Amino acid sequence: MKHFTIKDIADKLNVSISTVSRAFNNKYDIKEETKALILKTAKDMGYHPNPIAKSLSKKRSSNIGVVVPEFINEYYSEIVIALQNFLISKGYQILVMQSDEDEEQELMNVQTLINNMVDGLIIAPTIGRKNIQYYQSKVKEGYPIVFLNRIEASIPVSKVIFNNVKWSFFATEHLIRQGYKKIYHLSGYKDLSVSYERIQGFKKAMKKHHIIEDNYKIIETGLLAKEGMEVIEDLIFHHDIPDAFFCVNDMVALGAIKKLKDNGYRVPEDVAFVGFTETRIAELVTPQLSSVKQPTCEMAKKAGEMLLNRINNPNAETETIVFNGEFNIRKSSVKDASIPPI
Amino acid sequence: MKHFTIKDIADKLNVSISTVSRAFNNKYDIKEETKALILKTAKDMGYHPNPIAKSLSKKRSSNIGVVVPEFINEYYSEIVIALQNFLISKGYQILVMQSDEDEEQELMNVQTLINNMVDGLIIAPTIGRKNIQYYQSKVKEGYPIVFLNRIEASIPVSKVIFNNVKWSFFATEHLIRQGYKKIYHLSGYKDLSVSYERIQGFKKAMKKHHIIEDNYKIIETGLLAKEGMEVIEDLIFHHDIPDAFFCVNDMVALGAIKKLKDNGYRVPEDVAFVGFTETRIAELVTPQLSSVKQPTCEMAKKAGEMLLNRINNPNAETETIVFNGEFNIRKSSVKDASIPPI
DNA sequence: GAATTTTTCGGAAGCGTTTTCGGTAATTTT
DNA sequence: AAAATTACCGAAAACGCTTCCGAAAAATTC
Repeated sequence: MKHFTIKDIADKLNVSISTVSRAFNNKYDIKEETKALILKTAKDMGYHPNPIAKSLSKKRSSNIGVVVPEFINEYYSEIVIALQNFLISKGYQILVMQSDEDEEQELMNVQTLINNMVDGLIIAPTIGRKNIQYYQSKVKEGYPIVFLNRIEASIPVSKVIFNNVKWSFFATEHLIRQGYKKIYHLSGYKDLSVSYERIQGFKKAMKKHHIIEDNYKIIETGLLAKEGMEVIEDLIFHHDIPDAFFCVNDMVALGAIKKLKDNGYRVPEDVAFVGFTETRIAELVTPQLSSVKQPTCEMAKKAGEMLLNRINNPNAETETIVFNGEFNIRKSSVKDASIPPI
Repeated sequence: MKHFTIKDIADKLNVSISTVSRAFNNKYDIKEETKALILKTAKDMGYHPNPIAKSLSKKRSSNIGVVVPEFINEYYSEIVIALQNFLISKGYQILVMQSDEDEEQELMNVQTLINNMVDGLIIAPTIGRKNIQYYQSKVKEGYPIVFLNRIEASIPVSKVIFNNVKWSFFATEHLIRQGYKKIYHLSGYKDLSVSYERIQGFKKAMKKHHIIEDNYKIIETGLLAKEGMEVIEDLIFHHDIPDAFFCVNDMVALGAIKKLKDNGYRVPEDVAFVGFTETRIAELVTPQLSSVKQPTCEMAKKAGEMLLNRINNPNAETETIVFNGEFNIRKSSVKDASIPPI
């Protein structure tokens, strides 16, 4: 069983290759019967068009490039799955690459994808000097790009983001209302847009409730459980354990919780916790973890829609869509069930 | 800044395109100086070769197709990351698709990838009637394929698998040695090769220790926490809770544990647990979850190596490599610390 | 029934590479 | 110094498809 080409079909039916091509791209200038005949024999022969040749000729690939920082943390897995489902339904394939939180790697990924003629890019960027410039030049050339979740304000592309300030504020305020006096925020990388925004929300809540700087702290961490653990080790060493932690994500929270438990602290009796970007395990652990849930799939789908819109309509205005989520309050942050949570 | 081609360089330097091509593919029949000159001006112009055109011409793409059932469950995320790291270092890109445990979807994925001229495929298959035939025909044509983790014995390709029987046996025997009398196995889908093998290991341990059929059960489940929870609901309803559970993976275990805790059971005092395919959260939850750890990255890398070997050496013998792991015993399965665990 | 329009199709160029073949020019051999 | 190699390079075909242009055939108009 060899690989057939358009020419094999043409030869077999004594038509030209242009006619065969027309049959597949249902053009108007072909007789219905010949089209049907061609399609049928092609199917019988087991012919599949060669997307590579098609890409070369059409100068577009029907592929969408997706660049995420990682997909070990559930969140981007969900993003990728949702993107894939949506874009396949629209006739696109996605090529996924991960930058590993490294801007140079990200730049290479994007270049590889562009060289492979992806028709557009959806990126959750790890921003740095070099790639800002690169993105700006690509956008100026008219390359369709959408930023998802993380953004860089100076780049004029459509963006899909979560309202981090607002929900971070809610989560923090919840802890304050529960009566926790000393609250620390494990913030993730400070130069990440999502971390920055969550810090803003955190500070806003502190300000509103007139909590003085002695009674809160913002501690930069990574995004992994390990890094939550390391912070706690450090805090224990300095005898500096607050009443509650608000964490940049669930994994950091879980790491921190584990380390505290190992050292005899009880959660939430001694120390309360709130996570963010809720994962499936939030309700599986003990105590169940309060967390802010993001509409991950909807955000991904929206990003896909915006990109396709941009591809089909090159001079559409860029827009920024801000999603809201929900705050799921669970045992890890509830001191007294009689207090209204928010 | 437009997109330059090989021809632009040729024109600029007054050489032919063949010479430029030779410069990039460092062929022998080109003068060192002209080669250097071409490479330099190409770099200055910001030229990138077009991989699509290259693929069409060379009839190979330097892309490897990867098909996994899902990557929401950490395991395949790790696989994908490890494959990507390895294959990129060897000059390949990977195209990842997920079959969602659906054999038809998987077939479509594989066909899409083959049409896109991937040079080879690494598959963790969801086996069914249709795709067995398809794989067999592709293998017969000489298409390079490696099966990873899951396999179908009847298809003559190289395979990388984990020794599920052995480590399932160890895990089960550990529970028996700890003195648990009634042990249930939540097995995953029975027609999955990994589940089948783990069931074999489980039964082997039962047999060795002369545990009669009344005192164990094999219950088919899915692979998600939700499905672990459902099983427990059912068992509680029938007042049929054993002393210990051995689960097909950590998520099923965590789901089951949660449901039991919700119903007042203590883990491990009332019911003990062992998971499989250890995830990062195994040591973050309370109680920490005993689990069998697989050398995921090594397995992925090996699969990559075998595939490249097969690509570069078409008539190499197929081989099957069986990996071993480690059994990490934690609180969730330890009744009495004085008993030797295994 | 001739003129015009419409339908349908083939030829050929083009997409950006690689690669074969052949031909100079330079070098080595005698 | 003529002959034989060797080093280097250009022309052109090929990869499998799309698309433009023009032409033949069919249908329509007058």
